[in-house]
Amino acid sequence: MPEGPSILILKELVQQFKHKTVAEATCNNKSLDASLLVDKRIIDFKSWGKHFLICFPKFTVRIHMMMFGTYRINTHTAKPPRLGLRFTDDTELNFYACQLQLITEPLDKAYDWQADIMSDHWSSRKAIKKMKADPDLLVCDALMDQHIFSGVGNIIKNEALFNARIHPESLVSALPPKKLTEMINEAVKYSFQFLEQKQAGTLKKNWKAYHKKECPRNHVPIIRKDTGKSHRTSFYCEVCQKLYK
DNA sequence: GGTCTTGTTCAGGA
DNA sequence: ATCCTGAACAAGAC
Repeated sequence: MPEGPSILILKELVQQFKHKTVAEATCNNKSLDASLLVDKRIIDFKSWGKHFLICFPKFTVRIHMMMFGTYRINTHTAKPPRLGLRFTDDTELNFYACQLQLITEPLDKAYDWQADIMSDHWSSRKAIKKMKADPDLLVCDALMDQHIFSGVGNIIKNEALFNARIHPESLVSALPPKKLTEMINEAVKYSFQFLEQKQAGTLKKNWKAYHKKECPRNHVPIIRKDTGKSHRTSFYCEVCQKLYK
């Protein structure tokens, strides 16, 4: 479910609930007092990277799908939802296996919109500035850092690095400026391709490195390795993805 | 049926 | 204090 583009799809699908009033709310753990939502009206849905935000007049409910989160619209599963919302017209919206958090401060204070890679407010310049603050930063960790590239997950990381021909263990500080810009541009570009391909049901078949056996450019084996401080798996071609160090 | 994983936080040890 | 590791959580795909 996660990665930024999937949250944009969710946001699109729930537009039907905008301006509706919650008639009944349940939460199957202690992370949120669901009674706070009853009789409250949803004024908007927003997102920040992988965060999905349900905005009420005086607070926002933050939903993070983590690895396995799911949702059901106007239906439900056998298990009680982490967050279940029923509206006054008997429609329903249910979230499972997700992390909930109540945000009471203004959203502009809680979020740096310029860090959201798929937002209109995205700023490459600011991302570069953040990356330059750490001279030992590897590109694989930089792309996975939600404060720098909010919305990027392991799939986007691997595909963007493949497209930019950059080895995941390259040092950000060793990349020529044009190459760093190229990496960022590929991350943004692939994020929007991810969105289109996911909607078309063609996401997996378009992967060039992620979970692939061989490089589509030269047919040498794709390397699979635990990389960086984040210890997330990278998939890359040793031949066409250059290691900058 | 076992393994893997589109993610993050936190406790505890070095 | 700081860095690092493993645990915890949770569920569908293969």
